[in-house]
Amino acid sequence: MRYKPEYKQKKRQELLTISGQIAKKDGFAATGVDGFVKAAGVTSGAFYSHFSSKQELLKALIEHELQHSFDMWQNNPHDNAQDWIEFELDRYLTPVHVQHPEQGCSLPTLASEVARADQDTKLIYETELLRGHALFSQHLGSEELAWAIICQLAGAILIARAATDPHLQKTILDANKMMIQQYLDSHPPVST
Amino acid sequence: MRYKPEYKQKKRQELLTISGQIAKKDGFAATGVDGFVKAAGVTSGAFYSHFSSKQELLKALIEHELQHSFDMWQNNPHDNAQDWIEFELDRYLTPVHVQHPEQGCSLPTLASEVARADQDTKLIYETELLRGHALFSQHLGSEELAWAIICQLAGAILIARAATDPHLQKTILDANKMMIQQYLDSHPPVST
DNA sequence: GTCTATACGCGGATAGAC
DNA sequence: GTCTATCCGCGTATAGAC
Repeated sequence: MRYKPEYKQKKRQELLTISGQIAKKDGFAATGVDGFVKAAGVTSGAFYSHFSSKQELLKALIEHELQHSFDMWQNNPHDNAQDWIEFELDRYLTPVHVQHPEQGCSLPTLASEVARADQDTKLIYETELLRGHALFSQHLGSEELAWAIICQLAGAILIARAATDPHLQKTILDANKMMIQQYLDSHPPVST
Repeated sequence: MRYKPEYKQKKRQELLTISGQIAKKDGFAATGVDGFVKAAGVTSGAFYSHFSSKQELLKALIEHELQHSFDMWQNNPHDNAQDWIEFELDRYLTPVHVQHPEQGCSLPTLASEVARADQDTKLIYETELLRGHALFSQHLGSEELAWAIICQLAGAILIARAATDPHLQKTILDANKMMIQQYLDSHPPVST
């Protein structure tokens, strides 16, 4: 055997990571299999030994990306509810996040592609999204507020990215941050 | 001349309307020119007499779609700020809107495509978005709040659409609506 | 397990008839 | 102004060598 047993698994992770960046930047549907594999330094033959189709890559991609987001949220160092959410707002609603989709959250970029995908893909998205929601709920003490903030964060990046003017992008980010902060000031969260 | 002078203009409007529905449902990049023109009952030859490229269609589409949204917001019958926004929330955050992207707002579906398009397209998006924002600002008495609510509305539809479970979709919509209403209760808008 | 080569259809866009 | 026919490149996916 010319390849070590763990090589394939390692290459799969590499494919997922790099494909994720490209899909978030250029769009999953708009990128060909060749675009994904060339960036990972392999060929289409290798691709189909990892994934039975391009569709299967999307499923794996969504799972991988959302798990990564979950890990980031979980690594938030703050315990206090106010500090916890403030940290997430500062991390998410930044010009860097607007300008570098390939390094950012998959929700603003890939949710619309998942919305057009098959049931299987949506189910994986749903499962991982619910894990993230549970984490937000736990810290915010409210399931409703958790959904609202998740949607607002993704929406802010989505809307800001389609604009060209960096000042306008910043205005949009700051407005969203301010609204959430004002809400939390008058409806203080009680983490559970 | 075998065609009446106003025929071309009428056909252009028809192309814009039908292409808009398809782009919102299946994605602009994912749909071929043939897909657009067949739905409008013409051929690719006719298409290129209206638009010099597929890119040009996207620009016209964004303008057309956002102008349509603007018209809807302007036709909101309420004067009072609270009633005005309540009407918009009820109209936007519905399961029907989640399940029928082809009839809905273009922001949740097309903003990610605009984000990947050229400067020209983004500028048109920006111009029309600012008109909508001005209208929201006028009614809400706050430019920041206007941005926050626009982003939250689009984000809620975006996130809900990628889920499969209709109950979960409804939960997400209701949570966003509730959060906005609670915000407005403690920070009453003063329309200008 | 991954490579090269290739099958085959659909992508955007153009030419010329009417 | 629109149609039919067509060019050509890129799309997904597969076959067979190594």
